[in-house]
Amino acid sequence: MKKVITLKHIARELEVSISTVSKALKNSEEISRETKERIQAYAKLYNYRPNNIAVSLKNKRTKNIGVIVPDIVHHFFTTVVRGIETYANSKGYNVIVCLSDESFDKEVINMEMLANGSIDGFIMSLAMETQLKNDYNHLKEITEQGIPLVLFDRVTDQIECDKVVINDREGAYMAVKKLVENGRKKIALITTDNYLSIGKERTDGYRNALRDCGITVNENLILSLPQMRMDEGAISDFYDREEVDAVLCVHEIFAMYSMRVALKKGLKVPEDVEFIGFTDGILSKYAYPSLTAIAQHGEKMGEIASEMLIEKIESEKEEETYRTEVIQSTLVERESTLN
Amino acid sequence: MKKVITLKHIARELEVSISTVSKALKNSEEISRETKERIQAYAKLYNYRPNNIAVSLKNKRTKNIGVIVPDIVHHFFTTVVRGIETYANSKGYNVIVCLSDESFDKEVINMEMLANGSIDGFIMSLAMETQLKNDYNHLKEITEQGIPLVLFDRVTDQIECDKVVINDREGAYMAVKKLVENGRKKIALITTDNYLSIGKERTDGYRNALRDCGITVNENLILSLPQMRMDEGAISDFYDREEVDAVLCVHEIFAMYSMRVALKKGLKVPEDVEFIGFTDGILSKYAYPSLTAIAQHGEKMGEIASEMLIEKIESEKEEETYRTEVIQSTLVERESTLN
DNA sequence: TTGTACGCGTTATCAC
DNA sequence: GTGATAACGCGTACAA
Repeated sequence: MKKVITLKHIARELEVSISTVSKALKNSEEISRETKERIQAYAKLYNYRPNNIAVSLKNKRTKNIGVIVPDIVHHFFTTVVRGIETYANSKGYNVIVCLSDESFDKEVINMEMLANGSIDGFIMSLAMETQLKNDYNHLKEITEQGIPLVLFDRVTDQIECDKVVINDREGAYMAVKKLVENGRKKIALITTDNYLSIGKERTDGYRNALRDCGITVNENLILSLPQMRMDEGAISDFYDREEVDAVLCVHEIFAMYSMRVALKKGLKVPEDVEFIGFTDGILSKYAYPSLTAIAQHGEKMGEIASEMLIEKIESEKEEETYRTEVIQSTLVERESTLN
Repeated sequence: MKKVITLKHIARELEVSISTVSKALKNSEEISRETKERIQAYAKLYNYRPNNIAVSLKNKRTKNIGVIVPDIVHHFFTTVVRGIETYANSKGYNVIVCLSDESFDKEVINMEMLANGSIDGFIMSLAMETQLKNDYNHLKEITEQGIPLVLFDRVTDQIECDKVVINDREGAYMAVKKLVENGRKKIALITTDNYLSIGKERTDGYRNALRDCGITVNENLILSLPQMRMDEGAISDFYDREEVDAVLCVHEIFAMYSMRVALKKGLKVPEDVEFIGFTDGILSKYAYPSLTAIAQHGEKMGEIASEMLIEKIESEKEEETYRTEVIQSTLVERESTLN
């Protein structure tokens, strides 16, 4: 068992003082060449590395950033985390990931665990429960303590901080526009009530696009399903009830289900019905037929969030100016739409 | 801006010594009730929380565990991380996630970043490059320093430490057995050379199952594709060349591709060809037809790894006994196979 | 019952 | 050139 070596050990062994060792290892001019060489050689031999914790305590900088997301198995969040990680790492920061599991309490606990010195700043996306409760005191506390915070995707107006969001309305708008251009008239929207602000944005985009194309919005063509359970029955009934030639879904799982039901009914995709889904994830890419999707660019989002945060962390000045960065979503065309 | 309060502040404000404050906040018997109450009230009022870094430095315990995985966008790793996180969190540990991106250098750098005091132990799955290089000195260094390490999934014999692996051979065996039971005779295996030990295990299972069922292994029915690029052409040619009534794929993306090609050729799934894929991820679940899959139980794996690690961290005794936990894979039957 | 002193590992300032 | 000292924030053995 190799012992971990500290400045103190080196000092004792080489019969010099701790501060001499410290300086020598930093190549300080104050120390004579021979002492430096002696010390550096010894340090190298025993593989000396400064203790991060001690350094953190000293400069009140941990070089860690805390990331709190509702769920990591969700592809979108995964890509964001990846983006955060990549950028942060390139700047010498580590990423501590905590999951709120959509729970308010877990979110609060995780924040508190990390806020007491473990991290230099937070990047987070709000838990659903937090949004429903509309209680942001834990965030307020953090920002009041001067800990930098960047919110992404699921954000709130009630907290002043840097934010990164996606232009969801625009995404839905583009998608519907595309469908109309393809000659579709009876365009359905499959959404969920639970989706909070995001669901609303997407629905708005859908409505606006139809309106701008001179198509009256038919409320019967908007199907709102409960978030969690997918039942094919509801979708099947919907198709039986309404005549539909295109479907926009607020996420790819809905899109997969609605496409499957259509295929089962013997409809051809994209000839009879076209499909577009939000969130360009694994499913959209590998499904058959593959899904045209509105890409959220999670990785880019993560990088930007990371960049904003680290900039705030490293800027000495306490400017109280916050930005909101808007990522443009893009349409990735695949087999489920024409052309 | 609310200042962060320390023991020192409280002591100064209340005109007592720092240690009195420290003891009072721990409800020590030594301190009189009134002083305790005074101090506790003050601490509560100003929302005092001990500084994690200082505590870490003191007890040489960070309550952080380092996780290094090749990729987080890969569904399997994501589920493992989730399992790790859940268990670790329940024990008061935070999880620092680093991505090696399949690169040896990144793996080494990340380990070194974390090893100098930032974490109490590691959980990791080897980068592909590391496996190819067959260089495990960084792991050796860690274990020699007495830092607990748990390897999962992509492990190596060359390092003595706790491990969690999946019984891949058994998984492939079960899958093939199932196909044979369904009356299939010409069972193909679509695999990849890059998959190292894991690919080998799966191939072995495939071979053994066939042999045990009295079917001679036809080497022409084993298609080995390059890891990264999927080209439908190769699979299509394969189908044209060989007659096949069932396919086992070493991961779900291959399964999706090979199923898509079959469907395009007008084959019926599962009537004409059955499909089984490794890794029970999002794709298998939501595809149409949905894929029968060999579940890897990533989340459980993560939990076990986490449990093993924390046990090692918290056990005082330095026993040098290491376990290898084997997770049994299970077959999740869906639409791509009969019954 | 309260306070002093020291140590965790590092760094920075100041004295010799 | 080198070393002693203090400080980061906390906890604890020991002294008062």
